[in-house]
Amino acid sequence: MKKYQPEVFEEKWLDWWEKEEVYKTSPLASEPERKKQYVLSMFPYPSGAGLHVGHVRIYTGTDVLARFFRMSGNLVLHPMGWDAFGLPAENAAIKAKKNPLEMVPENIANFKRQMKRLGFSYDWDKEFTTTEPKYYRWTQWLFIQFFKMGLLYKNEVPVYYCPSCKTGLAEEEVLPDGTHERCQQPITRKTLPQWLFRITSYADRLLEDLKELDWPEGIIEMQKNWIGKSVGAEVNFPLKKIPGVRFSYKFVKVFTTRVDTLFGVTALVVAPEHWLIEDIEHQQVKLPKEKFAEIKDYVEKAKRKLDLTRTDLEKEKTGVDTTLKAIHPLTNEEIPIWVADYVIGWYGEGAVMVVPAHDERDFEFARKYRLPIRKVIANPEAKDGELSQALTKFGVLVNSGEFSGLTSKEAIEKITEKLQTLNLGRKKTTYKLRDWIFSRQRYWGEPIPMVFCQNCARKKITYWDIQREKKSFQFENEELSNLYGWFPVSESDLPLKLPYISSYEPAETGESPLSRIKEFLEASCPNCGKPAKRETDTMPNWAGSCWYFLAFPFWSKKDQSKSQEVTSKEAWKAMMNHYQSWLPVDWYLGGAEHAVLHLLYSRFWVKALSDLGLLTFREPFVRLRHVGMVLAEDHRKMSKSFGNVINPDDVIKEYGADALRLYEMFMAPFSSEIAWSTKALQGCYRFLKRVWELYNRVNWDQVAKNSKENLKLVAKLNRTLKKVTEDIPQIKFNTAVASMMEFLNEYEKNPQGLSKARAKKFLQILAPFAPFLTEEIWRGIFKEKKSIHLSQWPEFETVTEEEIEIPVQVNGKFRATIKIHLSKIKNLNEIKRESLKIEKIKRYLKGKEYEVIYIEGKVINFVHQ
RNA sequence: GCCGGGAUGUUGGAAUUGGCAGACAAGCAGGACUUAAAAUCCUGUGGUCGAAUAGACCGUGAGGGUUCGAGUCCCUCUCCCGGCACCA
Repeated sequence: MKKYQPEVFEEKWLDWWEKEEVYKTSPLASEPERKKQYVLSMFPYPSGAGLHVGHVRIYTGTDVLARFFRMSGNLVLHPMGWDAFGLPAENAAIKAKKNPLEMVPENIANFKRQMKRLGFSYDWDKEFTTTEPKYYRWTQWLFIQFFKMGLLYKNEVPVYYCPSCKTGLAEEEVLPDGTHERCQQPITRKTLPQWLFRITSYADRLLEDLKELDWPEGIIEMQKNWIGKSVGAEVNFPLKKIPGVRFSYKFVKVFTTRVDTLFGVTALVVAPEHWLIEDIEHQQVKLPKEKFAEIKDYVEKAKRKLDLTRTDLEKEKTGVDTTLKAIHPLTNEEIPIWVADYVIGWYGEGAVMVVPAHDERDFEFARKYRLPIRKVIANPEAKDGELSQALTKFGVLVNSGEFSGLTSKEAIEKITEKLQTLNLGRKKTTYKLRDWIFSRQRYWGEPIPMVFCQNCARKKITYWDIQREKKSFQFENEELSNLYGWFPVSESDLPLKLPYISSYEPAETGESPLSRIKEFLEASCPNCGKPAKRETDTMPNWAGSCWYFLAFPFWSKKDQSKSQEVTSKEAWKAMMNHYQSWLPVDWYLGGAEHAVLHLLYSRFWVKALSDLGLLTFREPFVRLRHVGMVLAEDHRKMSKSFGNVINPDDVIKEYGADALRLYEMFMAPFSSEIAWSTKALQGCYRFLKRVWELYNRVNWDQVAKNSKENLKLVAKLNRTLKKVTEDIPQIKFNTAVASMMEFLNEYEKNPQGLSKARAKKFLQILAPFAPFLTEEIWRGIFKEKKSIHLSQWPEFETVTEEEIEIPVQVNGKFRATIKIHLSKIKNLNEIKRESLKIEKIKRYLKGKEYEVIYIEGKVINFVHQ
């Protein structure tokens, strides 16, 4: 008999499948009666290291789904592409002293070779890389559409900067101790103009639409928290006038969710970034020398801290009294104003009211600096006298003037109303979500297709002054003035190609290296035609991954006309008219590390595109499922430095691709983190080997003549068919595999027990997991002409078994089972009689009175005192 | 601290969603084959008491509760993993 040697036949089938175009995407329009399934895994960044066994897990998961749906008569879109722009690629290239333009294709080639070898059923005609101009011309075009609708603006934003390397840095290049990871020198911040996306305008819809998604609970929760909606009130505290001083603003605004505690305010705290502090720094407000120095010193220190350091290492609250005062809007009392770095400039109004009696943090702060603590909420649990901790619960107001006696809930409404009539406050909603910085001062990204004209800027001309298009969003004054003279590159000039340059390390000024390329920099103004400068910032890694799932439906390497030759609204609409019915993505599988950013950004783009009339749906991913991480055998992360990395190539060489695939599906529930085990992999290999040997051993001509099948085995087969059919769309791959193993254990005991037709059914359900072995038997032994992967998924026959077993309990404890004919399942007397025939049960019930509880077909329970 | 997920034999895990806990796999032990080893096959394998494949009791992180019946539901607590973190 032939031995199971996967290396002998696996590669052969790869060629056949390619030649026969087994995994080609069917045109959707041709068969409107068939359901579509768009099956997608988060596409990889192709690093030099090649595929990780963790990649194999997720891609096998989508592959099993895709194969299952394909065999079940659905039209399947199952593509793969490469997310190759971004910092990791650039840094890897710097290290290897290569240009990423050369390095990326090498990495892709290796990834692709490994994926093909694993038998993933991608339609490779749909492959693209985010770094090809043919792709990123659309990324740039989308940027321009978003700009035109007013979704982008420019603002000064601090970036991390390494004074020693003279380069701008990404947050991930900064170590937790505030030093640069490459040179270990301390970093600072530098303020540079950046493009920002107005994602906050979509906060409510991003929150609201979470309801319609079939996503893991945890992810939905994390997105909610990230958006962080909170409803409360804005309160204006007028500044106490100082003769001869003009403050930049009349009020210190604070945001609070507990306006009911307003009468308990004993101080205000502003962030070091607050405008009031700037007033002090610019000496608009004269303070005594020592006080000025103290504040300046405190603020300087805070600014130098990273957000990380400021929050992580500063457990003890610190602050400085500015000696300035504000006026309480309702009591007219004077309230001291402090500065403290626990208040963050970008959340709320960058200032808070301190209510020590009813907020834990404020309580701590007040104790340290001996601020008065004033109780304004009565709480039945709290005794009178000095508070030992803050009372944060809702209650009834006391010491609150006309509002005393109201409940917190009523008071929040009444006090807000009162403030509103006084023009000193209003109802307000804030979000944790911030606008999204979309500029990178880096080489390896899509060039931002914008041009700046000094001449037009001087004349205060914006894009909307010269175009009829209306913007959908209102700009604040400063935001608009920052856009004077900025115009998008003409759409017909796209792609704006990233130039090949030999030295692409970040520039000394913190600017992008593109700023040094004269030919790139120089442009003419789309409005007045005078010399202008190109934007030299590039887009972040997210840009390509925010819409790649929209591109797969229309993408074709062979037929380039599908993705159109020009970038224009008409071209986009033409593509979408044809291919949009593939969208949205039906099954999106990926790691939990993308729970927030990638998934939120993609949702945002889709909503904006839908508002622009460029898409007809509002959510990109109908179903999201998690894949758990694969750890090394020692339960640590796989890492070269630990020497515990498993290379898929080695595994395939020794056990074959089928065994690796099967093991990755069997190892644990798909979403669980799991440690690699070569021993357990060998178990899967043995299983496949036994399948091979069984199908080779049986004399199929003989079986065909033998009309008597083993009914028990047939029933077992049908149970297995059912189990696998139901488990796959529930992403319960591990139990699907287990049930097939169970079946094989039975089948081996009686290899003549199934007809050829039934034996083939088992092969078919195994096919998504082990595509090579099953194809080899399907065509080799059963002489089928067409691939097993294009065969029809087997229906299971409902076999109602004649007899069922019912557990018998006494006082809820399992004691025995009885067998009962299915026709008698409703007959309690019969079941009781059968149960009482058992010696053991008789013994337990001897001389006792009892009741009987019978749950039809499930259990009978005798209950006595 | 907050949010989310989890804790089941020696190990990974299963349990029809409230009805026979430990499927399937790994490991281990014993046996067969072999000069021997590997591979393969067979048998056993939660714990305690028992000669027992007789039977009994205990057993799903800990404690309590609901129920005829709890790994599954409720309350309290412990520990582990992931995310966020002075969020007003």
